[in-house]
Amino acid sequence: MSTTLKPAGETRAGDVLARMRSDIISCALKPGTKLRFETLKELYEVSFSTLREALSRLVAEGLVVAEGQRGFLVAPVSLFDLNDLTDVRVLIERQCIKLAIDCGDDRWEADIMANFHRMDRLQSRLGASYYLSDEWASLHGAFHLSLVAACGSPNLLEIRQKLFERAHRYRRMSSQFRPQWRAKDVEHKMIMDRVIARDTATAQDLVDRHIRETTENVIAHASHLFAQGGMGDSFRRKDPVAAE
Amino acid sequence: MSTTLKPAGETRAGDVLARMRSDIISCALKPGTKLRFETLKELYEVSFSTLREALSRLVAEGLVVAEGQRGFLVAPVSLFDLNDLTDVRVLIERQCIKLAIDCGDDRWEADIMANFHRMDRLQSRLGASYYLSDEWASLHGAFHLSLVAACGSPNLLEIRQKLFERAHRYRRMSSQFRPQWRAKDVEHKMIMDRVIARDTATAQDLVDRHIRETTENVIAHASHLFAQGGMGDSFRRKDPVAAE
DNA sequence: AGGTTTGATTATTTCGAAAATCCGCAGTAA
DNA sequence: TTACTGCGGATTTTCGAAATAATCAAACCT
Repeated sequence: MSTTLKPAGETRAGDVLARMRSDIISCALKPGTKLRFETLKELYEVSFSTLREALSRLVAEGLVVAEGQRGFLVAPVSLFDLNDLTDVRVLIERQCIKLAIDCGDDRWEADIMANFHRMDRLQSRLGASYYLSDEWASLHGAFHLSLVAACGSPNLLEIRQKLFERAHRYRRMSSQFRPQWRAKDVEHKMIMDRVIARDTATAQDLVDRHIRETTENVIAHASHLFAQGGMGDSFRRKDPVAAE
Repeated sequence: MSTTLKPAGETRAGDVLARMRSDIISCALKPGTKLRFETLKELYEVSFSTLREALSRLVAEGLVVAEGQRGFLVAPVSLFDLNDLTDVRVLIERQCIKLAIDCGDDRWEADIMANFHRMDRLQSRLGASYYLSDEWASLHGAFHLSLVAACGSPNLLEIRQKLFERAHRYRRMSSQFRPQWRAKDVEHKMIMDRVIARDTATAQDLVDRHIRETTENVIAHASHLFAQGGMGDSFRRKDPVAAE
């Protein structure tokens, strides 16, 4: 579940929000699950109103959906959504990379290397199953964020972050079935190198491939868990690649 | 069919949310204003919890900001935010246009023309001050949406819609000072023509210019209302144009 | 006087009960 | 059988009071 740290200055609602988000992303709360208030009240030890506030915010983040006057649901997963999400992520991430390379300074470069190192060290320490660790996921997120943190666009970064978290839920779904993932650490190092070398085009292409290959991996190993309903699973855009 | 299957079942919170959003976008609630619960409770005739839920959702939409345990604020406006918003909108809108042109069918084309006609007729009826009308703003929004509705990406459309609404607030700020706007109706017609002719590159460039010129107009006539604080107003990205 | 603590006041956040709504099911009629 | 209607229990949504935190100013110490 989630850690119940209560650092002073954090509202109760904010704390519940963070814990629920974490539980949804980690699939402790499974996609499509009906979220009953009585259950949640017991699980998170808060009252109706506080829950409702947290749920409302999660709706806006796309991790929960509101069903009219019939309560809330953990946002379902689907092949269509995963493909769409991936395409949008690629568009956003390419732009972030470009801007960061244009605007980044020395401190930005140092930050990237520091974050890579942290992630890399933990990876070695944990061995083959690093990808199951919440801590590694956190460092992995921090590394990818550090690559684009200097892009200078708060709006782009906020959109990116929300998409990243939703994608993380899909990654998580496949990791439980795939004891040995492909060697992403090599990819991460290559991306870092090209970004710091200010080689925009190559860095963009590497990140693009990094994202798409992960998606393909998820589809290969976890798509049997996806919802069948809604817009057809087999639908695929003609040209899913971002314009440029 | 799948038109609007939302007959009567609207929650109170949803209603308040819509009204507050409208009031913020129309600047009836001015940017930077402290939102006191007692005031809002009286204004919208609902209780604490319901207000809190609406406010939480607006925070996620970027129209309201939460200040720790010190309540809520109407999101401030700034030159920096306007420029950033504009750049992100251009990136998203170009992609939407491209995808819509790739995927759109006959019904999509007909929809665009119907929406243009509605907007155009109201414009004629209202005369020179059409841009002050909420109804025109609504039809204008519907027209722009219809241009990209066929893009096939729910995620992209949702992001686009939120950005559009935030930008509308800025447009609104300048319209009160500018009795005679430039002839946007001509631009709209040109955009529609190029989109329906499936001339992707030209359509993208026209929409790009449409957005950026509006922003420049706002800056020219309303930037004196913007907040001074935060990141410097004069900051401008080196190359604000989307990559491609 | 300058700066800090204390205490009263105001505003926000949380709670749990009360009202409104939905869902399933039985009963009735066509 | 099929469709419609009305009840009973379960669930969600709303409310306003109570708890908690921030603000401000007067009193206090140095």
